[in-house]
Amino acid sequence: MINRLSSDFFLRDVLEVAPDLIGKKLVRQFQDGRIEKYRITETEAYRGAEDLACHASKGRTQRTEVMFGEGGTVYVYLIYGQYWLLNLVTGPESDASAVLIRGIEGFSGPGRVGRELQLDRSFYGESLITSSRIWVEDAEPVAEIRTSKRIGIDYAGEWKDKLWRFFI
DNA sequence: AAGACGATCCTG
DNA sequence: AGGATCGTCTTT
Repeated sequence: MINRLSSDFFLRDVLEVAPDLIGKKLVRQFQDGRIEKYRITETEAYRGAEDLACHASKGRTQRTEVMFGEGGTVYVYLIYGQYWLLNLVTGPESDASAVLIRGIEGFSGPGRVGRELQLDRSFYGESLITSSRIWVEDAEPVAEIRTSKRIGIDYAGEWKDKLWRFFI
């Protein structure tokens, strides 16, 4: 039975969505029609324009635009010239928050996730609600979710110490 | 038009 | 510890 998460799931505070995504199935249909379902094992919350670790804190630009829109879409960006990182936009319009998918079962690290899923710039703004190539399906909740500080954002002042990384 | 740098990963 | 590699944003 198909149980794709609907927009209600994403239209909540990123601090609720990020831990709730742990254990859910990230589904990808590749160009050859092959469908793979990956259990999400690690996420990070980036919470709006005030969060100095969130790209949206740099303002509304062509790059960050999608985060300012309604939740339920994909925000991808290229880092270090090589890795497409996958983020799921959350919250209502103008709440510029998103969840970074840092790990899926068998693939640890956001760069590896993007490589496995064969992401590219064409995924920018893709709807998780209607897309036929990427979406999220419900799954059994995970009993124990661990937290820690977010990775690689030491520049973010007081925001760097928030325990907004969630993992199994 | 040019320069700095990043929510990373791999190699040595 | 350092290099790869390029889009985005800032500064000229």
